[in-house]
Amino acid sequence: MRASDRAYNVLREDIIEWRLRPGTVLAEVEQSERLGVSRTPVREALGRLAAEGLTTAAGGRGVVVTDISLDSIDELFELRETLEVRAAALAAQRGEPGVFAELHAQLLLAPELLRDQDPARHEYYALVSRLDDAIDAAVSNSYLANAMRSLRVHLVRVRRLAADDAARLHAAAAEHAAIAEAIAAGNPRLAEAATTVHLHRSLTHVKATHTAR
Amino acid sequence: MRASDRAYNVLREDIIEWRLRPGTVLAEVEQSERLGVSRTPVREALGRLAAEGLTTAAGGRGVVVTDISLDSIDELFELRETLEVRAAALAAQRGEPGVFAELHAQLLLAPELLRDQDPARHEYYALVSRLDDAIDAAVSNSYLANAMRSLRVHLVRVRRLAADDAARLHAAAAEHAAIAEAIAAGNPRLAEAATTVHLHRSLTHVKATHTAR
DNA sequence: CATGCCCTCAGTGTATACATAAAGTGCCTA
DNA sequence: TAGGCACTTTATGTATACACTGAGGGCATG
Repeated sequence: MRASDRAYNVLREDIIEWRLRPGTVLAEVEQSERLGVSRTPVREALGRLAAEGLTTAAGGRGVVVTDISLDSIDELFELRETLEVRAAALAAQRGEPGVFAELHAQLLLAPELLRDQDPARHEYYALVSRLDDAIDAAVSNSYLANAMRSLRVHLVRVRRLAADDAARLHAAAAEHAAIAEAIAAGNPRLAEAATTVHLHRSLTHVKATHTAR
Repeated sequence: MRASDRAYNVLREDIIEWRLRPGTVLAEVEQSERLGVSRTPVREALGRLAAEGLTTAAGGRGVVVTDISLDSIDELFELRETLEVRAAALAAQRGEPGVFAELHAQLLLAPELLRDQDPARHEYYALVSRLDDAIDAAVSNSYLANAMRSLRVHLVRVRRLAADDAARLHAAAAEHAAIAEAIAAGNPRLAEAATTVHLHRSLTHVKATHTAR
């Protein structure tokens, strides 16, 4: 793997996992020493991060990790709803019903995945991610897929902020199952509605746990 | 201005204006000689172009200018409709009516702008661009604005392909005026409808002139 | 004559040296 | 003592040298 890719992945993970807090200044020399590569690949990595919106150029004086305020979470979910509601409707029109019926069945069994003591909930999140991938594939629109992919980076940051408890994850799994079911049934309006409901619940939960801190 | 910015702007313009055709391989040394700067700023410019989707990495062997096929135009307009319909509705809810009433009045006079012999239609496109900016400002959602901005780059490429004739521009001005009117009236559903109509007409025109070649 | 291997070369990936500009600090002056 | 100017420092911006990988062509052999 290229050094610039490694630098990009490390910095990206550090920002998403909140090891680099918003407002942190990322200087090129500092990061190149920390990552053990020269400034050139670090520059490329910082450029990619800025293009994704994870960092912001700070007036010629390095880049800073982008902040996530409560207002920006509202904006983020407004775009998310716009894109995902449409994607769900298109998937219901174009998707293979069998794929989503299978995902629906698996999502109904999600509580079993959440019973064991995996604190990171890897299997659960992998299942949800498979639903996202299936929707992307069903929509088969590269521009829409790119817009959603760039959005999901920011959403993972928000999720890390929200501290998903078991109760919320159980409810979210049921909401995801409803989305998969609507797509499998080929019902675009129902898919839109299920997605709208899920996103509003998700946003409400995020804001509740965030303001509680 | 920085050399990397100049390289970025030149390459971006060359791609948008179709001086660099889709499929053209952009080699770093070649472009650095053409632009009179070293490889470093050229690399940064190529990275930014790739992040916008104007170029695609060709397996470690340089980057190539992204193609625009008929299929990709359909995908592009599917995302465009998703974003702009929502943006128009939000602008109708949040915008200052006076701003859009003024734009409405100016758009009704657009035929006068199209009467003189400016082949590039600068004043007309500047007016439409002001409407876009006003919608962006009224929505006041940076994520949505970013998504639409990254989309507009590709749309300009398509426009260059379409050869807008005077008849189409007159009709488009009337459609834009209808959008501005609906937003000024604070009517989200009407703004959605007017935007949907405009985008479908626009897509139909683009595809008609494109297949005619 | 065809096929496979090796060599060359072109182009990207990385490191580093140098130029340049901005911000902070300290000193001088009013 | 406060404010402004200049200097120093430290960062980014740019150029260039070197490394490495992959592709294409030529030569040799079966």
